[in-house]
Amino acid sequence: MNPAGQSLPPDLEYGAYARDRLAAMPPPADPEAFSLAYHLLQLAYLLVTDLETRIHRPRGWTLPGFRLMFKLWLLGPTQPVRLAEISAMSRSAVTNAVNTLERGGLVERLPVPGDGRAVVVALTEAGQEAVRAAFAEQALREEEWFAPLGEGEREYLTALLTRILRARPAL
Amino acid sequence: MNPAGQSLPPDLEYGAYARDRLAAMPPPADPEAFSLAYHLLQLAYLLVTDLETRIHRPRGWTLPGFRLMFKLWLLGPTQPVRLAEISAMSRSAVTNAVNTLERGGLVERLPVPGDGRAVVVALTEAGQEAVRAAFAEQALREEEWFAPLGEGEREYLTALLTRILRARPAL
DNA sequence: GGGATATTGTTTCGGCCATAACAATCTCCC
DNA sequence: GGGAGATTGTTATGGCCGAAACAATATCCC
Repeated sequence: MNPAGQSLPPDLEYGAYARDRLAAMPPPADPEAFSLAYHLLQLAYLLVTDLETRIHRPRGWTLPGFRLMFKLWLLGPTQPVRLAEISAMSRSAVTNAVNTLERGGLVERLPVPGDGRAVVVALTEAGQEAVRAAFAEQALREEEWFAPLGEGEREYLTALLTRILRARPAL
Repeated sequence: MNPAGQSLPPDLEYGAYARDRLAAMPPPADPEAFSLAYHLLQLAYLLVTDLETRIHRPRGWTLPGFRLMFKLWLLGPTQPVRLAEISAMSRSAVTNAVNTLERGGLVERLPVPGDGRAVVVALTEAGQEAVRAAFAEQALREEEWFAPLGEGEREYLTALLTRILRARPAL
């Protein structure tokens, strides 16, 4: 039990304790920035883990694989370099993810006529069906996660996150 | 350039496009929930990558390693099972992380007198110095990330994230 | 045209993480 | 006491990810 008499999960209990400890330290310790970063990363981690274990792993796939296929579903056949740039991740990570999906028959690599270096990644028929099936489940689960917030609160939360992302520090 | 005349990073450009596409789909497609989940995960990923590459990798460490050492710094010698529970991660992940840190001489495993199964993980002298040095840098970098928000906005953002975490779905 | 430079995708390597299976140890309860 | 069951930590195995190095190809520019 915490001072308010409510029992907290261990991660939030620790978060509150760490914040209190930091509040007693001199700068540059910043309890507010720590608490924000901690809860942001913890929520992202729990959400990723939950979607992965509840929805994608039982079907034999992964969340990163689904996210890549979802992009292909919206964008159509796309070059790995473009996927890497959209996802802000490395080209080698895209190569690896595409390899895994290709082994499962969900995507295929197609040559690009005008450029001997390039390929495009495209969903197969099986991949399209896979995205459709997982998409509906994931949307419902995301709604469950965010249900504790009212509609206006969800929109404001998104706006705050977006503002940070737009002003992201360089490098 | 997006319709407002502002140039957006590719990941936000995609996020806005995906949201528009979902808005034209029938339920259970939920453009609001998608947008919230997308921006949350994207921000967490960029923040993690930034802290890792700017602060911890140049010192020869990793962000997960630092986070574990930071917990030991606040909590003192702690059992792996407790670390796993606080971090909401698996015991094997803790074992692996402790192995890496132990190879670097940053932590050590100590036996627990009353229990032949258990060990506690403790910071070495080098580990304590490592945490102190990286902690100051990380606090400053986190402030840079969150600077686009005013103090009240940062606190409200933390409160919204905490509310979701407290009400997290079961399983 | 042709060489210097840039881009694209891949490979290798190492760290992170989960799941499942396992050995050692402890606890409960008759 | 002693055996069933729980707990603790570890070890595979496999996917994800970045950094660096590499080969193939394209582009720039004289």
